[in-house]
Amino acid sequence: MGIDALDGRLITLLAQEPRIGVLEASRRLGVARGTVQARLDRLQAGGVIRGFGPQVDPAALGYPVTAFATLEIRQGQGSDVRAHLATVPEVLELHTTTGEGDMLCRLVARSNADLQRVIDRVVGFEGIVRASTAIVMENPVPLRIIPLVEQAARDE
Amino acid sequence: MGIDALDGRLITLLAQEPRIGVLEASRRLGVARGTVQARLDRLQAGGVIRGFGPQVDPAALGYPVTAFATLEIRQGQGSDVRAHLATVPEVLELHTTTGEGDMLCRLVARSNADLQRVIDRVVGFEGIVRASTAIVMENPVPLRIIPLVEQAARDE
DNA sequence: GTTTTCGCTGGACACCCTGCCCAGTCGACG
DNA sequence: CGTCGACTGGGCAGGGTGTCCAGCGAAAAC
Repeated sequence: MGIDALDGRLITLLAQEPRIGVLEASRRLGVARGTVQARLDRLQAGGVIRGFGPQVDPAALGYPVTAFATLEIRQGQGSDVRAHLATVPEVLELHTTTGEGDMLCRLVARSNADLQRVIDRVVGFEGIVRASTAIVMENPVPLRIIPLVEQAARDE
Repeated sequence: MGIDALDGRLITLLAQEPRIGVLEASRRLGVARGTVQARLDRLQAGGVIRGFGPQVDPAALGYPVTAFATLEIRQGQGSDVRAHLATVPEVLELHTTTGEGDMLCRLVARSNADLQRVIDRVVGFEGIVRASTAIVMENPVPLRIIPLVEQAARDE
């Protein structure tokens, strides 16, 4: 896809102040409204901006504990395990990876005690051979994208 | 905080169709517009909804490779390492964890070859003793929150 | 049992943003 | 030099937003 400096500024602006509309954004960026609209359409059509869904904080929902679990899967059971994990609400994301484990998933729980329940539910399944869990203590860099956007805009 | 069924439906609705406004949402949910506005204000004030920033896809930006790196840190160098990693745009998030490693970070890169450059930059720093990297192959469950929201709404 | 409180309803108002269109300009490219 | 693409600045109708308000019903407090 590729984005230019104006795209980068637009994305950054929207990330900082999502409530502003197209008109206000055009004023801030010093371009015509139609330009902002065209850029937004292009970014969304190109998949760079997937959407503007609400960003929900699991902690505020009562799930302050985050953990990452590395799973080792029995040969050929991958898709079963995927389907199983997809049914667990506390599994926020799941990746298949190279390296020591076969899968890596992000979990949340109501407490450390509750995490045990979640892990039992995750691991209590045929195809999972072994699981090792790392509990998150701090989150010095929360999920971010702006620095990468600026990098991508610089590289053109 | 705690959310009820209406909050849950509202969040789900906004996640599915972010473009609809307060008025349209109130029609879909079958409640008065003021109610939706009040709920939204409360959810945002309570931190449940952090915002409506654009969701940017790193792959579409030219960074299709994702990896997770487990870092082992030299005693007492934690904050230096944090500061260092915060300056690397390809580091999308960073957690300090219990377990084998001391930190876990999510990386993206332009290619497998480029990942080497990123890792070199990440690891090329005093306080990092050891790093082990897992490259993401598939992402069967992309970062999601709706199932958890529904769970939280059920539990009241 | 009454009274208070609180959240929801339905309606009102002015404001202005959105989606859409268009003609004109400018720079890059063939 | 002509064409194409992108940006500008403007206009238009429609409707959504922010913000009030009075009324109401249920749950909680007294």
